[in-house]
Amino acid sequence: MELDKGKEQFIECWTSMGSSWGINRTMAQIHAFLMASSRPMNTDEIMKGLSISRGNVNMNVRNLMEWGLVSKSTPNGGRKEYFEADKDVWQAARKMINMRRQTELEPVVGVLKGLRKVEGEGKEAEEFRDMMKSMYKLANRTNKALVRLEKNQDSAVLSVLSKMLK
Amino acid sequence: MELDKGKEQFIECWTSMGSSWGINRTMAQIHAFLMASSRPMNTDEIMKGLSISRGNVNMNVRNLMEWGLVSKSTPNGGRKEYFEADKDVWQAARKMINMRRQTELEPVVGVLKGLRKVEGEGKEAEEFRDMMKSMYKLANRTNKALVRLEKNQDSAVLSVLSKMLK
DNA sequence: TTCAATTTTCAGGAGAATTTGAAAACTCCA
DNA sequence: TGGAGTTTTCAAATTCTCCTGAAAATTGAA
Repeated sequence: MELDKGKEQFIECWTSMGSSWGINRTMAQIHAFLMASSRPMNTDEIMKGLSISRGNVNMNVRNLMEWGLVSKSTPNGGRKEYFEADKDVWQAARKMINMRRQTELEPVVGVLKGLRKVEGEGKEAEEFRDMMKSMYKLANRTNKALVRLEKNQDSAVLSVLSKMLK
Repeated sequence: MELDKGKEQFIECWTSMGSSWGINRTMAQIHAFLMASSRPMNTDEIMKGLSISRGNVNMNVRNLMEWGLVSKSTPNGGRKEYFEADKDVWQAARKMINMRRQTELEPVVGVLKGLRKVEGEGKEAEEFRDMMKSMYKLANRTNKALVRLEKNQDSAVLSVLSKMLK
């Protein structure tokens, strides 16, 4: 397969994965596009490359910067902004994991923590509390494991992990 | 907090988490509803409990069964079907992880594997191949780790994991 | 076989999320 | 300061996904 076809396939693949994980379609597209580019790209190049509007590029590129996956620069002292993806895949994965851990897992842990203590006497209440306890335990452990993962700079951590889980 | 309020909050929490992870809103709702119920529920009870239509219940309950998270029974020899969630939280988590690993991660691993070998000579092609190589490595390792996770019956695996990632 | 209870299907509707494009705002240089 | 180049905003349009509800199919009992 040729390079251009390869890039196209990569973008498509990354995009479809992103959308099934609740990540905005265009955001995934732009991220893949920048990951696959060998140099920083400006807004017009992204618009042309992916056939999307200026407003759309602007909004999603800003999101990607918030996630820390993309950075902006203005070479030649000009005003034109160029965008570049962090090419360290492991680093990028860690950022995505951490972003979602914070916004989505952590609040759940908090809610479950409270729900373990719900009032009531009978078998039904007892069972509910038990369920909340085991959910809390799982969510909390997962959260902690992901925090550790985030702090760890070494990508070898995954191979360690897979050895442990034999 | 009282039991009923607690169940409500749990359903809401589970639902919102589900939807940010690309899981159908109603599917998450029904799953939470059944997790929080102390006995199997029939279609009418689910409809009433969550204020959703019959068709919607039917479709999503079948999905949940496909995922292996919910099972059906017909007590009293009648035709009426009752649905019940698997109450083992760890088991349920493993099923969800595995389902998505198969349908979403595995195909990506395959694509990346091929893209490592994209044709072309210059620096650009070289860089692209390198990127695909490291992505493949990460995706493949993650996939393998998740397979091991799925095979492991013991929920203690997460505490092991968190000790490892110190 | 017939009938009533129940489940399943699916076309159309509703609502949510995304995208566009043009106007407004901003910024730097001459 | 004026103006061209560039970014940002946002209301409206579009697209997508999900849900409804009634009709059709299925099932078990009599």
